[in-house]
Amino acid sequence: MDSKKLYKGSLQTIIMTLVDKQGKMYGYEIIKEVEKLTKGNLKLTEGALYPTLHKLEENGFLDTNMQKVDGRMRKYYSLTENGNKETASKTKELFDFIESMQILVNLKTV
Amino acid sequence: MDSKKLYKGSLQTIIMTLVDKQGKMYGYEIIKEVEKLTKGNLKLTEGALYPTLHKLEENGFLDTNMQKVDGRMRKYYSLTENGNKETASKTKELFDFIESMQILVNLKTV
DNA sequence: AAACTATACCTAATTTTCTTAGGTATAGTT
DNA sequence: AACTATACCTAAGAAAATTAGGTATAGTTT
Repeated sequence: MDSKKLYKGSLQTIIMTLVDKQGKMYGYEIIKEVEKLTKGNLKLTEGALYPTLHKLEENGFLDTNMQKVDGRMRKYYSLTENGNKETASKTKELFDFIESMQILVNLKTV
Repeated sequence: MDSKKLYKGSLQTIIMTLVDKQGKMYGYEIIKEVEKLTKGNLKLTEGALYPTLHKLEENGFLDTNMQKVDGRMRKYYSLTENGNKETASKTKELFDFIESMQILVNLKTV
């Protein structure tokens, strides 16, 4: 049915690793980039993305910078120092989760 | 902080693939087996597990069978025919999710 | 010119899925 | 007698999505 399913809890990790790779990104760009990179497998919704970006900023992991481009405003996000640490931590957590899941579904033998 | 984090949405997949592999399992056994297989990385909570088992039964994916063993009742769950289909579907969904995440965190180049 | 599409931001109500924190009961160990 | 392990359960609350809106600019299509 819903093959575009996003495992809850993965959104913050997606955002932070992408911003880490690209240096700075704005919301709309993140949505398009995820869709492109995953060939449409993952589609972020704006209703999930924007509140999560605000939360990450509120928590001190992201900084913002407004810029007008082609007559439209863009809100660029970049990682703070704490954001860098958090990204490393979340990436590690994701690796462990993936490894665990692969063991459980018998893809990986211990 | 919480390295035992379980991505929301993954619990049904864990349950169904384990029951699929073992033929039949009871709740307490599932909790212990996940902890053992993942070396403590994933720890299911009873408050999440039991309601999910009930939901899977209600949805027609699991059948139950009560048995008394060593003076205590066990409620064994096994997959129904629809449960088999659903397990295949959920496993596929998990693979796609894992692949997408590996692309996003730059583990895998397209 | 009007309608539509893409870009770009946002929020509020609801739903799903957990965590936390209890509860009951039997069997075996300290 | 108290504790631990086994084995089931539920209810309140929190977290993190989905769904369904809203605003506005720029460019394209009818």
